[in-house]
Amino acid sequence: MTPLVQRFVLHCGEMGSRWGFNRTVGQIYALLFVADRPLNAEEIADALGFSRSNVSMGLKELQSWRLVRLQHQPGDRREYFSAPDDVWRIFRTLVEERTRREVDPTLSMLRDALVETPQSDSERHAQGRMREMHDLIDLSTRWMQDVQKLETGTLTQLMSLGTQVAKLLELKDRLRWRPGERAADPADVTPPRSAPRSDDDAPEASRG
Amino acid sequence: MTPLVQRFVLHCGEMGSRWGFNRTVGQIYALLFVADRPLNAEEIADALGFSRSNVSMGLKELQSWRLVRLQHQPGDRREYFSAPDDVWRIFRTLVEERTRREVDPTLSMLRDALVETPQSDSERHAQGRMREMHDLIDLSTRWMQDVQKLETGTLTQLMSLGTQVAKLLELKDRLRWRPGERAADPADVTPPRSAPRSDDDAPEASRG
DNA sequence: AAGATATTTCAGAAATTACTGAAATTACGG
DNA sequence: CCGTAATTTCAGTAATTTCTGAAATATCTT
Repeated sequence: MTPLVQRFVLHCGEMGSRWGFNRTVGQIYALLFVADRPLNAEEIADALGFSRSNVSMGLKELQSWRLVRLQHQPGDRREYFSAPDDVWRIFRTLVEERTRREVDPTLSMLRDALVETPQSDSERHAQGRMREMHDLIDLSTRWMQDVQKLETGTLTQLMSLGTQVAKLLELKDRLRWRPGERAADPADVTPPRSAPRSDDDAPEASRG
Repeated sequence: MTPLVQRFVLHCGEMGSRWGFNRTVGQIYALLFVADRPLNAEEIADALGFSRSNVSMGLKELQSWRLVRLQHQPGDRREYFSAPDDVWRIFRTLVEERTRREVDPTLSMLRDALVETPQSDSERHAQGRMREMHDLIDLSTRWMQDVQKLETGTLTQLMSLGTQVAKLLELKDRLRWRPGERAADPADVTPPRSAPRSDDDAPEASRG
């Protein structure tokens, strides 16, 4: 392993714990990610200095996250592992799995709490707070899942747009392309117009 | 602490570790979040059954995350802590701090790696992979920060829209509202139109 | 400034998590 | 079906993280 790859691998090991797995798993994935060919368990153990059994457990963990592909080489019965070529594929899988493992159980707990009858003023307040949290998580998770469904090209295009989407939103409100279909959000209403305008649509980013 | 609040607190304790802090910190924050008034350290220690010193360290951690507000009650020298009223404020702070603590160091490491001269074919390949990862993280983080700058009303409106933003994106391409200002993304171009249409813009969600 | 109360620090204990090597299991080739 | 190679399991150990109580420090009151 060259120093360049080594630094990458070590960093991913540290960061791994932030993403729900341990150092070993982080390092294994970093190695697979930069490798230019599939690797077998022994190669991984040698490169990282972990025991063979530790690598076995790490690979199992990565498989449960659907982050590695398992394949065989002709005339070799060992198992070879690789990370997907498409980084966006990896990103999507990570988001999906984290949602499944962390967000869904939380939403479920909150929903359970919200159907209970509060026994006091303070409990009523607590439940109100839980509802706020539930609504925030629910909305942002749905949105994330929705956005993830877009084609990678569309997604990067959307992201490059940044804050300018807000301008698109205003434009949409002014257009009111399907009158009566969607009630305007009381939080941010602009007076209805009958036709699109083009004189003051410049995004603030290109002004200031 | 009522059973309702207790279950919430315990769950947040478990999940806390996924968000970069430990069980104690998770539980403390859960308690502050649902409390209908600011609490002092002793009240927290009593409610959760932690030692006073453990609570002290937990509160310090939460302060370093800018997640709690410290205030005083008139005629009482103890320190009282509370979570912000606005859940979106909390969410934004969490994202900001996580970006600062996890994403920024990773981007920095990747940038360092990308300026090195590769010493072999495999190293060249590894560097290419790191560039892909860098670009993905860089783009999505910038976008996240951009979106976070929006007013809460605009943000929830945008999120409620879900996949329909893609439709807005197509609309924008057709409008080409500021010709020449931003080159179209080659990944997803639609032929330019001179005027917006309203007959087939219905979102798929309201059809099926 | 002394006394009282509140908060922080920190060394070590307790608990948790990660890792290893040996043994068991599985999969393959003849 | 036997022998061999690959993989997995798991009990025990190592390492890390969390938590506590005692001591130190800071802050307020009189």
